[in-house]
Amino acid sequence: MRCPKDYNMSEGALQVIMSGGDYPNPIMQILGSKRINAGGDKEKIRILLSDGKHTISFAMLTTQLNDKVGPNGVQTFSVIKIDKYITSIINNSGKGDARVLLILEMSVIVDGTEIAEKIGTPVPLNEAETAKQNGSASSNKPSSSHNTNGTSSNSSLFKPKVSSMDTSENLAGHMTHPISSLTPYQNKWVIRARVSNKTTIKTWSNSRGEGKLFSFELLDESGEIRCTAFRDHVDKFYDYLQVDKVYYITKCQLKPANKQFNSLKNEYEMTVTNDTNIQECHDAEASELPQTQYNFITIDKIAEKDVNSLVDVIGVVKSVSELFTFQAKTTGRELKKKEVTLVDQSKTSIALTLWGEDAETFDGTNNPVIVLKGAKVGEFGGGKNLSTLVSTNIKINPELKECYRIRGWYDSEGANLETTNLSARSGSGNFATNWMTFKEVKDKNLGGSERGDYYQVLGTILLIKTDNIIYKACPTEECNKKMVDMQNGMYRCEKCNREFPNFKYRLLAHMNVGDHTGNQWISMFNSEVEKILGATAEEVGQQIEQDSEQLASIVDRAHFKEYVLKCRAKFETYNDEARVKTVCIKVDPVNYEEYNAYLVDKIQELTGLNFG
DNA sequence: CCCCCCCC
Repeated sequence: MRCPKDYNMSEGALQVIMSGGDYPNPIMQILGSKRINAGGDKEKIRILLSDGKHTISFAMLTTQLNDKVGPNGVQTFSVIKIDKYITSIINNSGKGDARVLLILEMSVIVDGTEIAEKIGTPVPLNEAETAKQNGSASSNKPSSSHNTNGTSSNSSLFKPKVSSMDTSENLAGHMTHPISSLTPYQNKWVIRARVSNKTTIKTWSNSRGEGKLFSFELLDESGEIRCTAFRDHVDKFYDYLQVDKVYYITKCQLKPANKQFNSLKNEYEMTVTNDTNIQECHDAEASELPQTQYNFITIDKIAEKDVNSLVDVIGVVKSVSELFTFQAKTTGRELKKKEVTLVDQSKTSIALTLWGEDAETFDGTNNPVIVLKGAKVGEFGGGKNLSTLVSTNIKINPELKECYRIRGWYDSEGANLETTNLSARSGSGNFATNWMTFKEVKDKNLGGSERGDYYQVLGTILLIKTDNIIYKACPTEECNKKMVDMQNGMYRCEKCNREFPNFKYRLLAHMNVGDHTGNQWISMFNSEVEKILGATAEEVGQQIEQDSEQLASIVDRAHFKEYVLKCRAKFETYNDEARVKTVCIKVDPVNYEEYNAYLVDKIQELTGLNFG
């Protein structure tokens, strides 16, 4: 027979733990597991656990560890080390209080398939004995790092329960439950939790009525949960609850979490009720409760995330836009936003949009680190971006090791590295556009629609204007605005309301393009002008700084070349006169195979003959 | 009981 000592099992540990004591990193054997439906869409796993001397059947795994046990996870008879646990007293549906062991972290020492039998001859830990020792454990205060519950060495814990809780009852010293043990089926609980996030107060009005609400997020060693307060409860608790403070909370209503709007690791969320009691916790151990838990992903990984998913991201602010104010198209409401570019060690950058008050108050000077929990992934023009929601937890330069790490990276090298911009509009002009001739564009009166009309034309560049083809632009990433030369070595960007000693060259060309039916004046922006000139804006800028006469010959290289130009035509009113303005949004070399196919179609259409 | 989260 296999002996507990051969496996270094912690004989007697269960007796200590189940009496409210502390036994660090005990080694135990799993004798069985059973999935039990705790409501919601997730099951809980109850396991039969042995320390070699005793067994208990009321050990549970946190739902995060579910995958670790069972047919494809940790096998029955495995010897495990319990790296982190807590115990909790639950009301066992009228049969009196029972203590359960909740395993938070574990590692496998020997796989069950190698052992394939029960080690030693453990006997069930006597429940009555345990209950008796619960009372006597009061003089033996367990370490709070292993027990959020039972720490209060207060024998009043074991007094009979009062049937209803008076809201003025002092919750301090009351036995507490881990957040991860909360279910809608058991409403006698007190949690001790840190408020990790709090939304602003929101009012709503719809067919079902109107009101106001705010929500907050609660965190303890076992997990996290979202809680929402409506109407009167907003007045009662909004100011009282402060982010990062710790509270005793009881009597909220639990319900399955709506995962579309809640990214917390909990299958439930809860609502403040008339019976809810919240009291600040001043215990010294409260400081040991964890701070906000993040599941950071690096910026490059956002590329693979679905639009509308929620992510935790940490990044250094590379640049910030001005504050934009505009009307929402659907609601007509006035919106304020600020666009921030974030970078991280994956050498990838992404645009982050801050809204409303967050946008107004954000100060991007000195490249602060932004830490986001629950930011929304968006998409625009083929690139990904991030946007904050009212529920997003935003922290600027928090005292966090990841924050110091990324700060160090940015200051030592990150600031000077080339980065890939995940928000780049790769899709600009990548959509299908109809072939047109300039005569068709004129005959069809293109340009009348709100968003403009798009077409592509096979055109030859006839004349590029050299005046104002290059300018000194604001060095801020998204700005690109032409700056005013202060004539003192500084340049001023009116849009950003800032002066810079540096600038970046940008190209903006006006040119006449012709096809066999006519010609059209168009404008073309930086990236596309670089393509037709075969030189970057920086190179062109450098060359004309040497010799401004060179501009004519640089531009001349592009003349009389044929391209496929994707254009947008839109009517604009200038000096009370409506005229069509055309912008070439993409220029590509001619794909003759494709163009010929179009011509064949066109000939068939004109002649009624079929060449197929 | 919200759950809209906006724009280019």
